Amino acid sequence: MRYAKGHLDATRERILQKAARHLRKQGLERAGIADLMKAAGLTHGGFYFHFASKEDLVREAINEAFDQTNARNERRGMHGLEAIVRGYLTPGRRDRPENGCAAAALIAEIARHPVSTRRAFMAKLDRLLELIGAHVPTGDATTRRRTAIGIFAVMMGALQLARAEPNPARSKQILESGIDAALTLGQPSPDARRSNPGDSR
Amino acid sequence: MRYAKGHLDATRERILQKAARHLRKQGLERAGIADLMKAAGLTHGGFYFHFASKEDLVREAINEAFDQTNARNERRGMHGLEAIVRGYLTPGRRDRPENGCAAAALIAEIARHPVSTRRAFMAKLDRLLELIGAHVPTGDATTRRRTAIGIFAVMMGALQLARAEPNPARSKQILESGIDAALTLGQPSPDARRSNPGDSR
DNA sequence: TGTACATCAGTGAACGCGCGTTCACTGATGTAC
DNA sequence: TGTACATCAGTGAACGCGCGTTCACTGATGTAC
Repeated sequence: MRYAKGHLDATRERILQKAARHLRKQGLERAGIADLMKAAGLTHGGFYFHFASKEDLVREAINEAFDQTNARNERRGMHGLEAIVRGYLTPGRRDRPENGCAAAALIAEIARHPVSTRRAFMAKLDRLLELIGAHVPTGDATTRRRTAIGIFAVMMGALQLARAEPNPARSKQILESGIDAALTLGQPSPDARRSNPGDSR
Repeated sequence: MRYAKGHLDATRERILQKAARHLRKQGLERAGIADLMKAAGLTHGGFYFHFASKEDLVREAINEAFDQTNARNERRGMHGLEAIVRGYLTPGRRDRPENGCAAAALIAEIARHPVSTRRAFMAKLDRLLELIGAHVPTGDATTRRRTAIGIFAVMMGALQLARAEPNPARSKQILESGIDAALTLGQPSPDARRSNPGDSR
């Protein structure tokens, strides 16, 4: 065969790495296949040698994007809820979505994609919720998951708001408010803080 | 003139009304001008008689979308933080984004639009934050705004997560967790709950 | 009251463009002899 | 060791399609006389 063994896999991996960044930056719709392939140093025609369709790539690139940020966090020794929250809501993460959370960048678009893509996305997100839940001090597994959802929702929502806000001072205020809110939710329940799971219908 | 006085304005208003719904449902990119005009009972050519560009329509339709949901809330007598939060995170709002919050549907896309559009968007969002802030029981204006940002971030984030989650039980759990978290943040600070505004840098 | 004309919101064909996808082809390499 | 051939990852022209935008035209009405 023409190329060294493992060349095919290596190329596919390179496309995924670049696509994972490109898709977060441009959005799923705006990011074109020709651009993605160019970023990987190839021409658009070869794309279908590696993926069945754009949807197929999207599904895989989402996994890759989550893995990239996880690896990044591990490398930086992000342990403990406060480190995770503060590391998530930084000006750097706000200004460079291509490095940041795939959910914050893509969730609204994902919701309009086929169920198979949404399932792949949610499977990865669940792992992130487990990670956050492991740092929630009180409650059984279900309560901790519910708290983790609340914490992640603030983090993601605040990051998106900070990205849309053109005023730098206000954008910074949003990041800080998000940090405060996430850490408040992560505190041990002061009294019996809304721990009645059935009250919201 | 051919048409009765006020016809022009009425048509423009009709296009905006339909566009405000269409854009939230499909996203800014996916929603095409031909579709929008068809929904208003017209053909695509007439579009530029009413708007300078698609970007121009987007800017105006965002305002319209916020106004629609505000009017809807007033009509239903949504007063008090709990009513707002519970009314925001319902299965109905999750399943019909065309009726729901423009921010939850469009914020990630908005962040990639020109500053003029982002400013128009944020101006409307600020009004919503003021409304939420008015229901926060404690703190000065700045603290209440920061709390309001946290509350809205959870609401928006949880709604987006619930939309992306294909599993109905889990989606419902996300809505409920969002409600709990938002109401927790809206409670009077139990002790001196993270009220040191300088701590997050 | 009746006719000619001006108005202008709306029509629909056409524009260039970029998209996702297909496919005949290329050309450097490994293999066969 | 040297030559002919098979392999197959990658190329780039071409496909149909829908997009945002333009523009010559339409035709029902209000106005002028």
